[in-house]
Amino acid sequence: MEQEVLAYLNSDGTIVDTQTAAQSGEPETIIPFDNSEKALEVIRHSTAHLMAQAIKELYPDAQFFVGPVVDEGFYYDFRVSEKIGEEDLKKIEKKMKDLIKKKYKIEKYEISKAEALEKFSQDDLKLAVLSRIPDETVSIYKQGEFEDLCRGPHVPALRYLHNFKLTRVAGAYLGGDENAEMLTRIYGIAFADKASLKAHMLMIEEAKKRDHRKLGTEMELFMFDEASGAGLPFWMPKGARLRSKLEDILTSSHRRRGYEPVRGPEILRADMWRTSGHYACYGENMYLTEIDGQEYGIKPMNCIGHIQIFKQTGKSYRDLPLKYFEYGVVHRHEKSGVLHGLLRVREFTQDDAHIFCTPEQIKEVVLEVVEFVDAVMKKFDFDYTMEISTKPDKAIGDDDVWELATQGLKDALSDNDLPFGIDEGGGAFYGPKIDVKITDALGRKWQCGTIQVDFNLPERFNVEYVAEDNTRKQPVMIHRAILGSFERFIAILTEHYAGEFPFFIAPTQVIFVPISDDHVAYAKMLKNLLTEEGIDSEIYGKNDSLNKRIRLAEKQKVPYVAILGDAEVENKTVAIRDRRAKEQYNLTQDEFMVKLLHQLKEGKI
RNA sequence: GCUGGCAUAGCUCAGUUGGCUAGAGCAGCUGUUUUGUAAACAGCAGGUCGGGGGUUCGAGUCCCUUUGCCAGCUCCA
Repeated sequence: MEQEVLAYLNSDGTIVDTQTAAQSGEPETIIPFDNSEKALEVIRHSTAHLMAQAIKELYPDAQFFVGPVVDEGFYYDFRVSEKIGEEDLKKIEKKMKDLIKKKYKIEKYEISKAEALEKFSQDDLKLAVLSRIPDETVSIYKQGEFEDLCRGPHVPALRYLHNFKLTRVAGAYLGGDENAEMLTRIYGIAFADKASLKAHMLMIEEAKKRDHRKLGTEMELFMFDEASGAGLPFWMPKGARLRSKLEDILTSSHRRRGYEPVRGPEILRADMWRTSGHYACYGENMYLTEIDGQEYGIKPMNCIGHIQIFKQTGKSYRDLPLKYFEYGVVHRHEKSGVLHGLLRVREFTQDDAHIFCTPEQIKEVVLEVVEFVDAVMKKFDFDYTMEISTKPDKAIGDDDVWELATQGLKDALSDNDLPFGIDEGGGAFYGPKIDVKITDALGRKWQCGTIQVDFNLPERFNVEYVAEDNTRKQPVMIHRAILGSFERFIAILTEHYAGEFPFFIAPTQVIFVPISDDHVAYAKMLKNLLTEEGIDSEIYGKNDSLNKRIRLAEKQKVPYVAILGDAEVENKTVAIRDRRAKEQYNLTQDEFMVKLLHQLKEGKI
């Protein structure tokens, strides 16, 4: 069967649509009508136009801004006088289907920029688009009565656009500027065939099932309380069990790597935040209060506390690198609209550390932290990428110091063949950083760990150590977090494992189901044994049928359900339902304990 | 913060165009049953319909306001 030509591909990788090819000649490579990356790009772009056409028919006063293809489909930004809600999407979809039935071809013609300015003189949004185009000639695409300024590429005709779905409607600032007018944005997705669209929608449904907010409520891990305030998480017993296991594992791994635990106060005088630069550069995110007529700030970061502790006693070059760590509770005023389950909250705990070292030690220290990050990521089967962020607009310190610090980070990664991207202007106000971004099961990226090089705060706080030549020198500070925050990390863990946590952090690790009351005593004895070893278990001995209790136990997503009846009591064994292996088997009590203790040790990092 | 939407029992949801005492399943509690691998049976209890104000003879339902949540924008661990 001959493939349908959707568009063509130039040797330089650019897409040439059939309309353009008709004018300038056909490149050799064709893009067939399928779900390849290039084909989808064209299909989705044209679907965005089709949507615009439908919107224009339904809302004649609509004016359109831009309608690009993005990772998750496409969108179009536009202005209308009417309010558009989710239920209107159906109406627009229907109109789009109607338009396809009219069998419009998509035609292209070119006009000069001057003609375009004249043509769209009544449309300030299109004029805004035009102002961003440097070319002297612009192209117009036309389907039926609908015309749009566009550089393409597009499919040849509307009949290629059957398989789409409008997914959501939202506001979006014109040009992404927070201070600009807000337009209406509608997102959609499109594929070459129906099955792929269906599969995509199914994938979205699956993703919703592992949403940590849903699982967190179902599994009673954490909660939020409307009356208590937005963005302030409460850890329920099961969530707190999980979290404390994670904390314990991580505490050991820090101690093993030579970190010293410290702890600073939750609140410090505002003058400290003025000295550090937080007041000027981070003040919008800080909670301030007054005590006895003096201004105080609740800490949004832990660095100041650690600096004071460092300064309290004299330090020698022999002490460096010196690593202080703290599970630091921080408060940050996040805008109300960005709060999102445990992924964005206003109070959270960082697995924070500050490493004081000499400039010469930067590279080795950074590498050691990178190794630490890698060990933790591997333990939880996470894929991750690294990104170096450079000096932001709001920053303290001289450019050459920034350059030095940034180069230090780059060298550390480059010299060890560790790949990284660059985020220009994304650094912290006191120094550049390496961000560690976890790719979750759904391909989304989350910033978690971070490694920041800071020459500025040591200078501002006059931090010193005595060097080998008996002079006083200023150390460099490396700010770093591995998980980032327990809140965000646990949210990602929950979604990554769909609630089925590995044994060494599972909130409940074993559920015992005694078959009848006669077996409860044996269950209690085993539970005590496990408690002694720091393993959490529960006994499902309620007055329910055996089948029901097994069902309830299984729904808890625990690693092991152990059934105990006459045979088990008599032979000192347990009948296991193993969640990970998805099988059932019998073990002696001793084998059971050995197996669990072994799996507990798997948590060592 | 902005745009649009949502808010009914611990959880998931019903509740006609405003009209009797707001319903169901699961979870909870009580009892009967004592179970061998994913829902035994019966009963009980549970709600200021997010909060406040208003319109109306009458509001879960309409209006205003406020809090929280959801989707995105902008920002970030």
